This record gives sequence, structure tokens and C-alpha cells, in this order.
Amino acid sequence: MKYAGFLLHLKKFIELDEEEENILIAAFHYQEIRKKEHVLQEGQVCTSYYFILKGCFRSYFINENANEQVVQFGIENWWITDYDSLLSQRPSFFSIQAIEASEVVRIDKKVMDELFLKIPRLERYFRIVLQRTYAASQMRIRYLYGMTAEERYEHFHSLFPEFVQRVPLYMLASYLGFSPEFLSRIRARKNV
Amino acid sequence: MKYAGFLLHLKKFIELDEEEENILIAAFHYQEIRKKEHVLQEGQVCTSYYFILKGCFRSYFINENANEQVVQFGIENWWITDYDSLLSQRPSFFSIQAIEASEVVRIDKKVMDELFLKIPRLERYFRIVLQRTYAASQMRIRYLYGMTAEERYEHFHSLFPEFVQRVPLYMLASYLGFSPEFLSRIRARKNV
DNA sequence: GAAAGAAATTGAACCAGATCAAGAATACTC
DNA sequence: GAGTATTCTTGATCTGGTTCAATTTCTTTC
Repeated sequence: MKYAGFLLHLKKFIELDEEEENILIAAFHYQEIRKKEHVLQEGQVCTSYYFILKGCFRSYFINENANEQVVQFGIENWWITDYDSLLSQRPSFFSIQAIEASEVVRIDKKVMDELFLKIPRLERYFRIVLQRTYAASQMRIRYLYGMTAEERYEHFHSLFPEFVQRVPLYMLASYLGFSPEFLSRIRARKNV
Repeated sequence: MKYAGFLLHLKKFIELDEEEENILIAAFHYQEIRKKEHVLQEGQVCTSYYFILKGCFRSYFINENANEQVVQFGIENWWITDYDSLLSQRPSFFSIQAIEASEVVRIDKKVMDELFLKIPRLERYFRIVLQRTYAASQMRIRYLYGMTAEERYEHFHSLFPEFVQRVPLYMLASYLGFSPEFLSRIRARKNV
């Protein structure tokens, strides 16, 4: 069943009885997303939370030099959305795009708000997930400021070797805070 | 009463009856922190959450050039802690220090875990606060990558004019991602 | 209120990484 | 499987911001 992985993930954090599972399944929409398809475009108001069942996403924006700047990656069992736009209901500063053919379960903000009232234990789940997500984001700043470009790449590569293969080099470079050309040079240096 | 501001803040997000208020007051410790005093030192395990009643904090680390790098500021009505260390109970990568004479309420991680069971509505409160905190952290990355150093300063200055007066220039420079000398030059340019 | 310490300024030299441009490899697509 | 579109590489040049060092101003502290 399409929701199995999602429910399994939730159950790692909170208990759910059968009725609650059914409420969840009714609230979330399963959706396949093609490679390069956007679920959010810069300037639109973000209306949904997305839980990634399969595949890989990035959130990014176009900077002043007309380059795409990757702000965040999302893979299996992570949420991806633009919280700023979602909460304020103002136009988004980010775009969110599938890097690979992907599968998600999507839920509308309004439906989610109701769901929190129906299943208050979900608050706990999201509290825990957001603590981790925020911790990861702090750690990223730590690496951005505490390491050189080359060290950042090395470090990321050692932590997520398979992921480095999975995304285009120019997106990874952007995420790590330097130009694709520079990453290409780092690699060239290593391979000699 | 010392906890008044804290309870008032919580009540903006969730309802609390008198019994719950008493449980909260019993769980949290009021504490005055002197200017430059640390509540966490890099390498220690972080054991507490801090809610800032009054004053101003920074979390920072020492980078490879032996410079202090500011990762986050915290002011009145914000939480400050190192979630990574707090959750994993591993030594912290950050130090947390009062920039001014400050007042906080502190709660131990263990006590907090119990508190979530006693007052489950707190999960909701933290879920909401963490969404906002994470959104702010994403937005910061957006500005770091999407603007030049000077634009970042301008932007920050226009958003938080009073705060710019409040913290030493070299900490602000570090937070915005450049050297204190460079911020000094930006200011010099403006004042001509 | 003098002395010491901390923070801010200024100048000069330098460099990590960016940008531009052009070509080479991969990967889709029909 | 030919053709087109992406992605990656490499070289040459350039620059936003750093680093180092010296001086000045502002804050503490006793």
C-alpha cells in the first residue's frame, strides 16, 4: 500500500491506532512527481506540506547573478515545504523541484491544521522532527563558516557518499556554497 | 512575578489553566546571567533549554582561523539552546554566551521530557515555535547566498535597527558572514 | 578619573574562489 | 542511434572580501 512507508515512519515517533491511520490516509494525497517537476515556484504561495516517500528534491532560488542557489535537499522520509510562505501565506522566496522521479504524500495546510486537532499526538511528532531539522540547519552553518570549500566537500562526501552520486554536481556545489567550476577543480585535484 | 512574561508568551500560543501554570513554574528555574557569562561551552554536553526573559545571547564557535563565528542571536521571548547536543547528548559544537546582563528561565532536558507528558499542549507550542525558527534559519541562508555583504548589512539594519546598536559590530559582522574590518568599511562608505 | 582592556578604524598586500568562455562528455528523446 | 540538451571540465583573468598590523576610540574597573 502506498502509504505504508509513511505510516511506518510516523510510528517510529508516535503511536497510532487504526482509526487514526485511516484519518491520516484520508487527509494525505499520494502523488507522483516527474523529474524536474516543480511542486512550488518562487512567487507562489506555498499551500502544502510534502513528505517524500521516494526520490529527491531541492529547494532553491535565483540569486542576483541569475544562478540557481540550492537552499535545501530533501530525500526519502523527510518533509519538504517552504515554512515561511506556508505559515505567512505570502509568496514564496523559494522554488521546490524534484531532482529525480519521485513519490510524495501531500497535505494541504488547512487540512493539516484540522489534523493537529483530530490527532494531537502529531504535534509531538512534528516537534521532534523540527528539532532535528533545525539542529541540522545550525550544523550546516557551522560547516559553512568553519571549513574551507574543499573541506566542506570532503566532509559532505564522507557523510553521504551515495547522495553525492545522486545529485548533479552543480547543485551540490551550490548547496555547499561555491561554484560548480570550483567543485570540478576540487575533484580534479583529488583524482591525480 | 518573575515568570509572568514567560507565561504570557506561552499563552499567545496555547491555553494554560492554573494548575498547569504551577507545574510550569515548578519545572523552570529563573536565573540571572551576567554579561559575557556562558551558559554552554563548546565541548560540554548541553543539558538545558533557555527561554530569554531579558537580554541578549549569541551562540558561536571558534573557526579554523581562531575567530569567533556567530551562528545565532537570541533576544527576549526566544529560546536558545544547542539542539544537536541536547538531543544527542554528545559534546556541543557551539558555545552560548550572554552579550548583555540577562535573565532566563532554564529547564533541564529530562524535566522537559516529563513536562511534555504532563502538559501535552506544550508539544503544540514548540511545534509552532520551531516552524518559525526553522523558517527564519532558511531565510538567513537565502540572504547569505542571494545578497552581497553590503546588501546583507543594509537589509539586516533595516529590519532590526535597534538590534544593530545593541550588539558589538564584530559579532554582527560574523553573523552576517564577513569580517569586522569589512563591516567597518561598509559603515565608513555610508557616512561620507 | 587613570589605567587597562575591549572594540572599532584604516591602510596595504594578498588570495580563495568567482566569472567568463569554449570545448568535451553524458544523458535524454524521438 | 542521431541529434539535441544538459552537465562537466579546463584555462585565463579578475575581484569581493580577508588578513595583518598599527592606531584610535570607547568601556570597564578599581
